[in-house]
Amino acid sequence: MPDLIHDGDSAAAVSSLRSAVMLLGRRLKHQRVDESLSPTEMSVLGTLARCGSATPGELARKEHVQPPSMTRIVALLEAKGLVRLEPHPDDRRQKRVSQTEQAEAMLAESRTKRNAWLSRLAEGLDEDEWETLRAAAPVLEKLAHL
Amino acid sequence: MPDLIHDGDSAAAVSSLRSAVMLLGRRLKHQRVDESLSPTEMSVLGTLARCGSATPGELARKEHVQPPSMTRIVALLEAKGLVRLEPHPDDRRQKRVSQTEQAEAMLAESRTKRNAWLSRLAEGLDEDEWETLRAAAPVLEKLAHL
DNA sequence: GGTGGTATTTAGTTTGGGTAATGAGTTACG
DNA sequence: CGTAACTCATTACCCAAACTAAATACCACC
Repeated sequence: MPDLIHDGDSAAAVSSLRSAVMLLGRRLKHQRVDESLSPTEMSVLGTLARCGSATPGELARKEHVQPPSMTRIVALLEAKGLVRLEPHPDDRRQKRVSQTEQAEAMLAESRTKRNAWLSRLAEGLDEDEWETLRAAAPVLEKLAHL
Repeated sequence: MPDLIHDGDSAAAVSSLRSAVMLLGRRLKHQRVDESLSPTEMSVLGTLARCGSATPGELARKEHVQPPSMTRIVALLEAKGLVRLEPHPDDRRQKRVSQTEQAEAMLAESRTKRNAWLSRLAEGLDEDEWETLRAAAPVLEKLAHL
């Protein structure tokens, strides 16, 4: 690969990207759909929705969080009835985490509310800008998981 | 404005955007260029670099942080010699915050290091994907500040 | 069967933000 | 004028969500 990001424009883009991501993240933290669920808890539910089920360790790696943090998060989600823990079939060290029906319903509701919030925010963007952002969303997601 | 984000594709984009922003934010937190500077401190320096100087209150609004938090951040930056505090010419309640030459030098260095990190990450993207992201950066920034 | 490595958890700490209450300074209005 | 209401910054205290280090339980291989 050539020097993708070593020209001036791209250096500016990197700075811009970094500060925008941090700022938006801070603001999203306050825009919880369910007051009792932290952003990372939400993210874990989303991951489970995509992947079906996973072990705590796998979730920690996917969310780029340390294993002890994931233990706590999973415990909280279980206490709220959003997640089910079963023993791993092959390895008794591990556990299998999967989402409950309740979680699925909550995710659907939360999506609606998130859309409302971002929609209000997006009213400040014109059609082209939103289109740009929409195209970038999957790329950003890929980047975040690399 | 029409229903910009109420079709299916855009709903997916919103979800994608939200989780990507949160995840990337978490990862960026660990990729500090200067171990002793928090992400928000970096962000404040960036704002000052763009705006010249501002009062603590203005900075708090721009970073979407509460005033007491900004007081603490500014104090830390001053202790590190990255920021200068002067009395406000017209209003003795306020203060005027501006960055020092030292801060400017540090920002330049930090940009280099950030580029290196994001460059490694961006090796997993192809040219088109990076181009998409580069186009989206200013839009994302605008969105974050709305 | 012992030994080294892995998954999870427990315990304790750090960090980065928040809220409430205070003090100093300014503005508006009687 | 002068006082009441408001604003800016700060101080004091608190909380949430991550982290590291160490303990526990388990697997795998020699």
